[in-house]
Amino acid sequence: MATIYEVAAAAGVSPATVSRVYNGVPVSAEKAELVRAAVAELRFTPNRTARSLRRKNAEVIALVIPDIENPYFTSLARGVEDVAQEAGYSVVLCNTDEDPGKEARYLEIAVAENMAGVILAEADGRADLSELIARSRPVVAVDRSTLFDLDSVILDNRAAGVAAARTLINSGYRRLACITGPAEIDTAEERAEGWRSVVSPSGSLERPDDHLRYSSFRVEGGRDAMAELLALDPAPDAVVVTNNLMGVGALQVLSEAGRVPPAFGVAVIGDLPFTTLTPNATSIVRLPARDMGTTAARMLIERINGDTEPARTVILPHEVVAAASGAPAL
Amino acid sequence: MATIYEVAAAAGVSPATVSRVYNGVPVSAEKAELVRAAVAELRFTPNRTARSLRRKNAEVIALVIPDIENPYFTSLARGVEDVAQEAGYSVVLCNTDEDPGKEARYLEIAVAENMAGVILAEADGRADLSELIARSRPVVAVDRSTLFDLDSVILDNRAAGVAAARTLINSGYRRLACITGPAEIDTAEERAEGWRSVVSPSGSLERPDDHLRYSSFRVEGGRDAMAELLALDPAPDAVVVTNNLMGVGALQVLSEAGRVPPAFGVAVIGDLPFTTLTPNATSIVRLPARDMGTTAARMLIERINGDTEPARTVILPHEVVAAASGAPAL
DNA sequence: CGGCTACCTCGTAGATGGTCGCCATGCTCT
DNA sequence: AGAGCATGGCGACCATCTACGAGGTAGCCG
Repeated sequence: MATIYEVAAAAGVSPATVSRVYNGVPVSAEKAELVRAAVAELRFTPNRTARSLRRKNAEVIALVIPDIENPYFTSLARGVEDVAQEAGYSVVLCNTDEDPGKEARYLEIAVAENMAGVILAEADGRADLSELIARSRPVVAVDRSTLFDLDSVILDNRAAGVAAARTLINSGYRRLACITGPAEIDTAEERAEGWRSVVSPSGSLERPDDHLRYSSFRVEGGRDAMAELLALDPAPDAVVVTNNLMGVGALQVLSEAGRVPPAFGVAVIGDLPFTTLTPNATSIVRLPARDMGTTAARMLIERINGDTEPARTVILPHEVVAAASGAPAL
Repeated sequence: MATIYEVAAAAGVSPATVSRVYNGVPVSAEKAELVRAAVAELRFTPNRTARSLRRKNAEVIALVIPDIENPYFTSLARGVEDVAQEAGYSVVLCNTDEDPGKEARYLEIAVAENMAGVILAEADGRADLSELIARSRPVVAVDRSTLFDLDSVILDNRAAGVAAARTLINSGYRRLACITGPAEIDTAEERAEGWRSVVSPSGSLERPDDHLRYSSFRVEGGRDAMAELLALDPAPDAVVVTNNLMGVGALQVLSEAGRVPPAFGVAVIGDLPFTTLTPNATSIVRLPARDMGTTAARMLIERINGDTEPARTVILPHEVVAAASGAPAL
């Protein structure tokens, strides 16, 4: 690749002038034109590595998420990518697999590469962001909040849990179980707490937590938990599932057991990806995954551009899509 | 962040020695220990930007895919990420949305950032890779082949089309339609060609191409095409769908029309993501998405490490999962 | 109308943080 | 004692940005 020196020589100006043309520093129209011509001739593109080194700031943002195979995070990533690309940033995708070790390694790389900022959906709620903060690299938390005082884009998880449980109650189900994610993950706990708050006062279950299962946020997790719940006595007649993939697993098991909705009530928090079931018998609490991505990316870019307001928290709304049909008559 | 100079000063050695410790160049145990102590003390991490500038080689690979929301590419990305991470590379995710303009921009960035290599699932089969090749940046084509002579990891698309059609014939269906992607995309054309080769000689359809629909590789595309096919006269009794998302769309429309498999035969090329249908009435030609990612990443890393063998093409096998039940009696 | 100041443009040169080629030193082995 | 090797320091180099200052022009004031 041609360098800025070659362009300068070809245009008969100094390298500094070429640089100025690229950085919006005033240059006489005449010289700017010379530079543009030379750039076109030599097919010059500035070397981003050298630029980052000098500027101490790469035009790259890191997106750190726990599971790239979950369509929820995939939509979120899509949102981030759209906004970032628009603003001239590239996105480095960091899949942590819910592993704090991998997460820490990626955060270190973000520092070592002088990345402009980080959008983080934390694995375990204990990430050490002090290095990033010490170098004033902006970080925006998304989906899950952190120990640090950061801009965050989150959901009202408790309310989502309440909404999911309520829609089942409204459909006439009475003994609601719940399948949620690992207890260490706040979102899992909060959504379950929403379910509990609906189920407890109604008194339809004596000890609600007997009908609560913690599992992994994956299809297998939903399957395992659902199988256990079906074996209970007294058996539940409906279930709140706090994550999309678990929801798929639960529906698979129910279907194998011949108890598809509405025979068994199901409310899932998070969109069921690519459903082929059409008579919509399961209730969905839709989460604005893509919006979360675009919002987080926009906030991050504002910070990168020097915004120093105190940390903001944006809570995006969910949307309840109730099942078309209710519980079978008792 | 501390620099290599500060570490050198703290350890009482030269910066070059510190560098050597990081690069596996022999250093006396004594000095190495001094360096390690200073590194720990100052919490030093080498600046990757500076390193890339000097080395003309960033420890980053670009993964350029047309649709990050398609679970097929998501699995592929996962495979790439796993191998890359293992080898110390980060992955920059570039979502082109099947847009050659976006793709070109990303490839330019890969050059400008001195990325170590590119894994490319091309949007339109006309990408200009000459700049990358001129700088001997390795490129591996994945899923789709390119105009250039590159390492590729692909599928036998024609065979997949044949397999999908055969499984329907074996189940007793006779009038097989086909839904495929945009005609410009080779994979779409090749898979349809497989279907055509099965359908034509059997003569069950007079003009097979009347039952062929080109559409977009998305859920909507599958829906639109399926709706059209259902309206045909004579109507098909089964359909080969050449992509997972289109398969979902087709199944949705069939389900709305009350013609779920096996009432209407469906064979899909590509795994149906997160199905909740259990009695598996649709045939699937499973594609090794993740393996494609790991294979491509491994090939790329070999090239980065200086392998100069002639370009290789790896064709990964698909796997046919036939539907459990056949066509209804005629 | 002349001179001083202010401003605008542009070039020079140093800085950015590592890496690596070259060379000097000192030790070992023959 | 001489050859050869292991070790480590010096300084050039990577490609760009930017502080500083030089030079020129214009405007204002006396």
